[in-house]
Amino acid sequence: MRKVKISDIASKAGVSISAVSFVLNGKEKEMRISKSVARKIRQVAKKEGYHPNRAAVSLRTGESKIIGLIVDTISGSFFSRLANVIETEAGKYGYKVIYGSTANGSEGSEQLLRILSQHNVDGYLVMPEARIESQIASLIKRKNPVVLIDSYFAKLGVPYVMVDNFQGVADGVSWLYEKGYRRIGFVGSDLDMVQMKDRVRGYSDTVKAKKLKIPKGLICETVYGMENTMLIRKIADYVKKMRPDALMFGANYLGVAGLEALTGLGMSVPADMGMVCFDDMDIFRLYPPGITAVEQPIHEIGHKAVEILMGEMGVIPVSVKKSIMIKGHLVERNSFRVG
Amino acid sequence: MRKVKISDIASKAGVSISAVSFVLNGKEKEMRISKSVARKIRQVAKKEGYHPNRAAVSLRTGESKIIGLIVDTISGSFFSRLANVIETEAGKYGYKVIYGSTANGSEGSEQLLRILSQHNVDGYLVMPEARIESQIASLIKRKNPVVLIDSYFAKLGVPYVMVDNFQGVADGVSWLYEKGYRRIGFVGSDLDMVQMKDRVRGYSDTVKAKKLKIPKGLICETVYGMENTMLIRKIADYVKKMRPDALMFGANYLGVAGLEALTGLGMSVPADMGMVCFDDMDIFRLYPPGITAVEQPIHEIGHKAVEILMGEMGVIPVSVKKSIMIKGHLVERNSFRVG
DNA sequence: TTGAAAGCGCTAACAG
DNA sequence: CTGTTAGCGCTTTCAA
Repeated sequence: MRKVKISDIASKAGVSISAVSFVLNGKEKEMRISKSVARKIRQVAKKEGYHPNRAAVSLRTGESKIIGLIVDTISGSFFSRLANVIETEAGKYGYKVIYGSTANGSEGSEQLLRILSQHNVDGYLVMPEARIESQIASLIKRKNPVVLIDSYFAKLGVPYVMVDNFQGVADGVSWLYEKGYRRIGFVGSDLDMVQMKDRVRGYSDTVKAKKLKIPKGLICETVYGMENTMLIRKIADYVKKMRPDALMFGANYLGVAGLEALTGLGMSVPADMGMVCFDDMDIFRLYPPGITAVEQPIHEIGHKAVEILMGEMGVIPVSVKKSIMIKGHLVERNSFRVG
Repeated sequence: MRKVKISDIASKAGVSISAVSFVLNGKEKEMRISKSVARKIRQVAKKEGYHPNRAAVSLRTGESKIIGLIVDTISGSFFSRLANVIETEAGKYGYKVIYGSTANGSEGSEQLLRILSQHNVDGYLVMPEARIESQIASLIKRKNPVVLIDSYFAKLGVPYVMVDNFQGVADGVSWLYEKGYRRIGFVGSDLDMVQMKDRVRGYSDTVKAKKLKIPKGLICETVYGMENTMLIRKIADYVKKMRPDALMFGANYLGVAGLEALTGLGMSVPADMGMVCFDDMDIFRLYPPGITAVEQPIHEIGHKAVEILMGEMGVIPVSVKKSIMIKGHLVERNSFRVG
């Protein structure tokens, strides 16, 4: 069962190669090929099971029908769920996704970008946990379509899709306030990254708006990539020292670590501590009696990111809004002390 | 900054195209190209930032340096962590991975395979939650390198890497037995799939070996792909009806659903029920006071799968063992009643 | 030791 | 309306 190529179809159908190419690419209108010939070609192609060799098309046209997905690590829950919807959404446009992570032992971002470019990827979807602003800049300079997910680089004007980090955290903190907490702490990481900055702002602005006077140290700053046990210890130390009555966590893995830290301290949620986490996870739903979290609209993020990228790539008409901010949704559970 | 190609290097270095190609592919020995010319070529190539156009190479050689990863859904925890190590491992051999899922709204497995073949993927890594035995068979017939992960098709003799499902469950059940449980139930799914069959056997053989007389109904059979609420209800009904004193779960999502079912019933682990789950998850570690689970050696699985595939693809010498079974590891926690 | 040249399968400009 | 043909960038045979 050899691979059937365009010339096979042409000879089987008794027409020229170009006729086949035009018909199969839906360009019969422009080239005014007769209806009957077109039908015949299509029929033969289907019968023979013809499918274009992408390498040849790619070589000829410079398009690969592949988009590159660049993440820090795909094993996080948010990332992997998102990767899944991106794969589905891209598939709707006939694109496959090839992915690469910039973290853990993989090649660096430079190398990664190079490899993707060797594969002629048509566009890039980037979730820059890592700091690759300069690489993105060079991508843009070479007119490569790029869409950023969950982050943005103010200077570059790259299209992006992100959740409203500010609002999400603000909602969480307000919820804790309404439940009666007055010494609400915040656990964040790498405060120089945009997303995190917005989350911190969501916290401090809300705290200010509620006229809570919070000592500076109530913000616990952790380092992204920190070893898990260190992270847990750091949070535990912070809790012991600052004695917040409730905690707003800036990322799901922080919430998980927080839970472990509290367990280690012999404390539990909500008996000893109120809690809300930005970004939902299974465990927050299951951990008795359920921990309130800000759910990220994964599906919408993936959908929009692919849509905008397709616009950038010229696959669909480009929409007016090249960057969008999507609201998260507060999923209320029982991580608060009653009464 | 145009893309630099092989002819650019050739002219810049004052040699022929073929000389460049040979040197850059490390074939200078065979073609006996002089040391000095070779050095010059390499130097120019590096300076100009030359990287081969993969589409051209692929068209010429039929190799793409891409492997296809086929999963049911990449959003599950086991899958996504595995995808991550596969990406890293494949990268070590200079391969990228392109992936596709066969579930949720994506194209069917047939279509997926077709698209991957259009992209000239050099080999396939398949985690067949879905039933695609016949498609795999046709892949094999066309001499495509394939390695199965976490499953195998007895008839086809396709190389596979999998965890020892039988032993893993047996260990879990034995652990429960040692903790004093005598009416141990099993929750599995789709009992006709190989992995699950082995897990069921791990359960029933152990139960038999311990001389427990267990009524038939103590095995709770669920359907893969069942809606989550239905799943939870099914487990809850089963627990109410059969009154097991401990539960062995055959997959992590079943364990999670089980936890929810128990919560719904007002029961908790370990006060009202002993529990072990096949395949570990964050939540089992965090759920107070910790649920014993059989951990799958993700890293080793991914490593071996890629290694075997590379052997099949002729990238490395093929090893003797084309299929391997890896032992899981029982992570003991406190999901048992003391005393 | 090196270079010329044939194609891999496809698209699209151009000539009938 | 339809067919011919020139490449896309690369590998590799064959001749020099």
